[in-house]
Amino acid sequence: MSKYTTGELAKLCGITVRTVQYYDSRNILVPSEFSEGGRRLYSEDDLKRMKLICFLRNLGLSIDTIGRLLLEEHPEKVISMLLEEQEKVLTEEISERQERLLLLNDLQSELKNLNHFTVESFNDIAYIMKYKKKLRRMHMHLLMVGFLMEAIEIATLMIWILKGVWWPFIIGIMIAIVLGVLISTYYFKHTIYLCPECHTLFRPGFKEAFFARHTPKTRKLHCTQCGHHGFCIESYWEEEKNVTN
Amino acid sequence: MSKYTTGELAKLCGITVRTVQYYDSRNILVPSEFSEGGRRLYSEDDLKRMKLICFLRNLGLSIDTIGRLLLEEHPEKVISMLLEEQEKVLTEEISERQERLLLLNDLQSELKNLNHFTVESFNDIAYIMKYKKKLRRMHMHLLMVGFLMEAIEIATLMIWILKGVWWPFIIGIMIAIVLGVLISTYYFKHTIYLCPECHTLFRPGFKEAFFARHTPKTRKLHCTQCGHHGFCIESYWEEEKNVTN
DNA sequence: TTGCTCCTCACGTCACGTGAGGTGGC
DNA sequence: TTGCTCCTCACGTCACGTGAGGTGGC
Repeated sequence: MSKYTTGELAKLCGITVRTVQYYDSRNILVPSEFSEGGRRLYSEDDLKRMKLICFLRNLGLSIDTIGRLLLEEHPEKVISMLLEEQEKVLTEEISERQERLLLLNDLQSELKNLNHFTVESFNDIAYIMKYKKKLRRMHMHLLMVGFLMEAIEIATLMIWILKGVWWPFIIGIMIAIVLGVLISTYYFKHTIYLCPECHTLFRPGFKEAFFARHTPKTRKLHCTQCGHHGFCIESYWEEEKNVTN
Repeated sequence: MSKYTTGELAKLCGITVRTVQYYDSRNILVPSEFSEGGRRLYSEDDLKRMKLICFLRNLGLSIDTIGRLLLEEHPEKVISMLLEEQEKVLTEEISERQERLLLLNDLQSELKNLNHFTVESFNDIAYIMKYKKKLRRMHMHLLMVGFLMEAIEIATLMIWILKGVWWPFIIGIMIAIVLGVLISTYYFKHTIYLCPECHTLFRPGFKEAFFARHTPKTRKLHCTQCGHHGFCIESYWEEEKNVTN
């Protein structure tokens, strides 16, 4: 029966000598024999056990858990439970990291929208990202109301053309105007802009914002803080909250 | 200008008092003022900075990294690189955990195949799982050869029926027999079985294995170790390797 | 005798948690 | 004066890594 030294056992299991020593000190795998000089000697059974330990460690189980499992009289009674627990831990760790990854990718794309930034602009970016979903939802509302207005216009226009009845079209236009005013008010009450120059959040006047040139994500405005005139990034604003948040 | 105590700052950022103190000791966020009694007082700017720190920490960045980033003269020059690095780290951590999860699920299904087990049977399961892919590949080879034999049979049979030429069918059968012998030899050279009674790996005689009843994953054999007769789990065996591995 | 391996301390890692024992501030 | 909050040590976590200084075994 061959005996293995610490180094040999480590090499056969793909771990370090220190790890073997550590498992001894933690009573996870105590060598079955010692040499006269006090060196650890491991048997064939010890090797098997170490391979098992490494296998269980590969599942992500803690060495405490492994130690307790190997001490059990009936390991089959606890292993299934342990595996289920570990399954939960792993899925949670995965989804946690996936969330971080999403946040990180969001941040990366936001960074590209800014010409330049200082440490302070991080806060603005964090703010923008925090309200990204709400902003998107509001944009969806705008689109839906827009479609509704279009539908009313087209329907009443068809009635005029096909049936010669003109008054539904006029009423339709009036409804559209009312809807337009309401949705614009709603829109400008819930938007705020980030100046790419001084990196502060500001709210423009209704008139300026209404007639300003814009893209899906920005609007050309005068910053109320630094006076800069250019395309500013749009974000969501909750009325009861303070701008500094 | 309002000042925040340690506890107030902690509550506003959703962290513990201890964490605030720790960030002070690590020079990540030093309070801008102290009370006469030596208590930390944080300004509005400190609050912003702490929120930023929490945001960056949510991305999984280490506090050392955050500290260095906030000290940078031009953080915009390093942030993209840091984010890319962190992206790699996160994807690696995710795939590592997904591998563990696969291994874990494999183990769970293997455990269900065993009537009962001891600590030793873990090693056998680990062995089975280690060679699962190779076993599956070998089964694929068997299937492919099987289909080839079928194709030859059907094609030559068609020739016989439709054209009245009988000798290709006879040659086909002979080829099929040769292929059958070759593939069977290959198969039994590379399989090993796990006894569900004594949990050892053994190789049966060719004759017994050839005529034994079997399912896709097991075969009814006499264990060469304990003499038990029953369905044994099939696994892959590499000739140059030792059974004890 | 010379390398090589192994031995035992003992400190370091990372981001705090958890007391202990004392004090500030309303 | 009484709670409550905050203060500073200082040790613990987890699975080892990394020397230091010494020794076994071929």
